[in-house]
Amino acid sequence: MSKNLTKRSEDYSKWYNELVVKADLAENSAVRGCMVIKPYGYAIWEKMQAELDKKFKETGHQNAYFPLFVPKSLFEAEEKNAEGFAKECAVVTHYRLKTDPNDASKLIADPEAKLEEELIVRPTSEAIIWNTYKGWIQSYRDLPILVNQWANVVRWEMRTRLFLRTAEFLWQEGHTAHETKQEAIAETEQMNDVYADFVENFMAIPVIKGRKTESERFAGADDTYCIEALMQDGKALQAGTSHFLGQNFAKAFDVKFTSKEGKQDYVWATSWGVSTRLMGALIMTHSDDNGLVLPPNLAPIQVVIVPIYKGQEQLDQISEVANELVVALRAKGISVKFDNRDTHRPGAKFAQYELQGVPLRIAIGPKDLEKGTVELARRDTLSKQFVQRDSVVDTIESLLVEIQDQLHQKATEFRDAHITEVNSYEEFKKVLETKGGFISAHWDGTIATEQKIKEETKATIRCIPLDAKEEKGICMYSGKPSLSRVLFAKAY
RNA sequence: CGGGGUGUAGCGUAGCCCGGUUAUCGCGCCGCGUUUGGGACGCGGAGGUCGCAGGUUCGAAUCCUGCCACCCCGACCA
Repeated sequence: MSKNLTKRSEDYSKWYNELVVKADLAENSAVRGCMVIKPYGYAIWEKMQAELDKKFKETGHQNAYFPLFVPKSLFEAEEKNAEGFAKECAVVTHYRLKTDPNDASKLIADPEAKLEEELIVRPTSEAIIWNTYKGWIQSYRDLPILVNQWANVVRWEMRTRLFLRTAEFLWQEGHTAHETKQEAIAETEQMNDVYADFVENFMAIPVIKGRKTESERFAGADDTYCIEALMQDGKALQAGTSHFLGQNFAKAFDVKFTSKEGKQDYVWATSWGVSTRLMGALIMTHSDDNGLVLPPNLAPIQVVIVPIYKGQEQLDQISEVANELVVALRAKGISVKFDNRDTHRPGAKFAQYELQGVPLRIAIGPKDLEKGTVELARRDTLSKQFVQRDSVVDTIESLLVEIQDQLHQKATEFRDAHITEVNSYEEFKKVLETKGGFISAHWDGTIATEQKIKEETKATIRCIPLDAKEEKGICMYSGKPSLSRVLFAKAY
C-alpha cells in the first residue's frame, strides 16, 4: 500500500467520489455532514437492501412506515432514550416562511407560524412507533408484532465522517413487540445472527458477535447485541446492533395486553438496525490503493467488457463477440456491462472500473479475435489470464464464487491476526499503540474501570463476545477477579 | 465550545513575508486532427466577485480590523 491510503479513512476520498458526494454547500452549513449518494453507490445500497429485506421476510417480518417527525412530548416519554439522543436532535419549530421585512430577497421563519409543540426529526423511531403500537395491541392475540421500516434518520453529531457518521443516514430499523421476555430475547439474538450472516456472507466482512457493556448500551435498552468488524487501519467498527428493550418502552407508552390467563401485562420489545455505515465498512475492509474492491454478491456490475480496437470495422467485429458474451452471461444471472464508449481509451476504462471495484474485467482486442480468446482480469488480485472464448462463461461463474470466498478469507485472516490476548495493562497499552486491532483482556466488569481505560487510552470495550469461553483471571487494570475476557479496541 | 491550520477557476495549487503590467501552473472541460493491448499526444479555446465586509494607500490576492466557512485534534456518536 504505497501511500497507506487504507490506513486513514479521510484518504478514501479518492474513490468515495465514485460512490458519493459529500455535501459541501459552503454558504449553507445546514446540510453539513449530509451526503449525496451517486447512482453507482446507491446501486450497492439497493443490493444490500434487497438481500436484507429477503432475510427479514424469511424471519416473518413485514415492512411499514412511520412519520419522520416525533412530537417532543412523545420523545420525552422514555427518559433514558430521550436523554441519550437529546444532544443530537434536529428540532422543527416553525411551519412557514415569510419574506424578511428588512430584506426582500431573504426569507425568515414566520414568527406567527411557531409550532405549539416542537417536532423532533427522528434520530430513531422507538417513540413514534411505540406510541402507535399502543393502539394496535390489546390482547396476546395481537402479538407478536414483527415490523421493519426502511427510513432516513438525523443525528446532529458534532463531528461527521463520510459514511461512518453522517448527519443524515439511511437505515432499516426493526421494532418488535412480544408476549414474553424469552421470546423478545430470542428475537434480539435472531436478528443479530441475521446481520452477522448477511455481513459475513454477502459483504464478505468477518464480524464478532457479542454484547455491549452497560455503558455502551443503546439508550433505553436492557441489553444490546452487536456485530463488530475490524477495519484495515486497525480500528473497530460497530456494523450492526440488536437491542432487547425489556418493558421500558411498553411502560413509557403504556402498552399493555391481556394474557391468556386474563392478566394485564406490559409487552416486551426489541429493536435492531443497520445503516449506510455498512458501506463505509465495505470500503474500509476490502479497498486497496487502486480503489474499491467489491464482493461479487453486491457488485452492481459483476463483469465489464472493454473493447480494444482501431477503427469502426474492428469495433464491429469485437462488438459481435462481446454481445454474444453479454447474452450468455446474463442467462446465468450475471450482471455485465459492455463499455463500448468511443470517447474513452481502454486504459482510462481499466482505471475507472478498478476504482469502482468491478470484480472481473474482460478485454477483447484484435489479437483475441485471431486466437479465439479474451483477457480476463481479477480486481481483487489484479491478475490477468487469457481464456478461450468458449469456456469463459464457466470460468467467470466459478471465479465470482471464488472471489467472494477469498475476500472473506483474506479479511478474516487479517482480523484474526489482529486479535491479541494480553495479561497486563502495560502490554495492553503497547499493543494498542503499535499494532491496534482487537485486544482480548480480562476486565473486572465495572463501569469505573472501563471509563478509566477509555480516558487513558481511548480504547473502549467493543463487546463481550458471545463465544467467550469461561476463563478465570484478574482484571488487567484493577487486579480484581474476572470470569472471562472481553474485546477492547479503538473504534470509529 | 477549547487548541491548531486553511480559504485564489470544477479539483489541486503558485504568488502573500517585502503592495505595482493582462493573477501562476497542473488536472479536468470544449473544438480540430492524429491515436487506441494500462489513466494518449499536438494545436487552439472557454472558465476567476483571489471566502465576505470594512479600512490604509495613487494602487490590495498581498498590509490592518471584523465576520464567515472548511479541515485536523478534544468532548459526543451507528
